[in-house]
Amino acid sequence: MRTREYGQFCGLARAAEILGQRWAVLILRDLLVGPRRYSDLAAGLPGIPSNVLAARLKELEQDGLVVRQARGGADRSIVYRVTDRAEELRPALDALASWGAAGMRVPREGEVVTEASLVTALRVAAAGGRPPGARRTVTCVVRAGDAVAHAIVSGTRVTAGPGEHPAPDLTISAGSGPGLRDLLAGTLGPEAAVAEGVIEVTGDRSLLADFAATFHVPYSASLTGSAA
Amino acid sequence: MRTREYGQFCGLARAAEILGQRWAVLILRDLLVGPRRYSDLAAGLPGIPSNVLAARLKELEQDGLVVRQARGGADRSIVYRVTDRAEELRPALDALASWGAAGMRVPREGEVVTEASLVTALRVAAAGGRPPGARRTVTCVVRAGDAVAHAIVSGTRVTAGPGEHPAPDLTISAGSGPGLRDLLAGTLGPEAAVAEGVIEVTGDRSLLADFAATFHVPYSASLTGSAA
DNA sequence: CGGGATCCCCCGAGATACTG
DNA sequence: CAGTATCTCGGGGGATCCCG
Repeated sequence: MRTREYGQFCGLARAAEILGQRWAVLILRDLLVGPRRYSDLAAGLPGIPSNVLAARLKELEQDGLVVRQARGGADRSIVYRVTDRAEELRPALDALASWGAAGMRVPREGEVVTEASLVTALRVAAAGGRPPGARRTVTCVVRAGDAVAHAIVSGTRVTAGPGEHPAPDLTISAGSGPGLRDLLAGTLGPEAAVAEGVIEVTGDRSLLADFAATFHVPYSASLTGSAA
Repeated sequence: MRTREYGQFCGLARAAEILGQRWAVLILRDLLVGPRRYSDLAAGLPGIPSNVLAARLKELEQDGLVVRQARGGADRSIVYRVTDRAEELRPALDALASWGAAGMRVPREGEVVTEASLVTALRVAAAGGRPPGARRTVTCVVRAGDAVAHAIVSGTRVTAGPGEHPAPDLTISAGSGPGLRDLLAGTLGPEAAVAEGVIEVTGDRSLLADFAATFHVPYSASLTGSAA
């Protein structure tokens, strides 16, 4: 069999043939946040070799998950965009992200938080928290490490996006450490997190408790000390 | 960064570091059906190099997803078993399997159906079909290629397991082709499937329509001809 | 015979440089 | 900006061997 194939007529094997390629899921994660140029992807995936990025994009295009299209107008750059078929993958990737996050307590040496990972984390966390029932729309900006993302809580809907929001009601700034992760897990209460200085809050502080209730990613119940 | 790591403090990246390893998800798929010996795994994963299987099992054990334990008594062989942490992965793998199956119409040259893949397919298909409401327990044996699996429909619950069932109410035999896949997708009706000879049915034939309604894995709506 | 370990080959990932 | 070209090297693929 060709080395990336498994020789089994099995949905999971077919998925693994595509997503098991190195960097493939992270490329899709980034593109599921929104269309990106080649250099945007390279910047959002620190450490990816350029030839690997080029090869993966070509493969994902052949697999029908990504399309490349020239942007019209004066800007002649090329953007990569996910297809509907890749959109169908979002629930599965979110489930994977949720599982992985449940086994993740502390960043390893040198690990960073990227913009796309933060957006994905917020989206997954919104699915794991108590459904909001805000009377008015609340916007929130979250910073972790160098990454910035925002969330918009409107009624019962939560959307997460990259970058700043022009007029956030609440801004949460966490360092590169596990502060935000502990907050989302609920092992560190909102007040304690602020008191210990692991997160910094500006804006309407009274919204912080709501935030911690709306966004939730628990730690795995079956975690021993070894599986950091 | 070590070559299997991604250097990102991100749940999806952590998951990809484990599941992106070659053969890892198929090993877990097989073990999620039930405990297996080394040689059982090797037999159920045609083409896996022995060194890779040994290395993966060691890694999965270190990652806390697999435990190896000696079977007591006269049988001194070793069985591999999934941990609770790996059980938590089941929904995500099922979502991946469902997505992969949606893009899978026809077996490629030389592709086989294994027992574990058939069991997994039935479990995923049960989640995608109409919830059953059988008054009595119905058991069904399904054969595809060389693989045999069975399903037990009891009230609103469906369980899938490997191998035969002592007294099935219904037995469906499909060849190595896409016959069973088309039946599950609904593109081939039960009567047509029998009439065209792509599946063979023994037992209570009147249960076949119920089977096709209870087990369902649709084709992706966004599929073009290229993405077989 | 089950459960691996070892060896060799080679593909593909990683890193960097370079070009249309 | 958006990739190719080139090189090195670790890890996978395949076969064989070994040990209890």
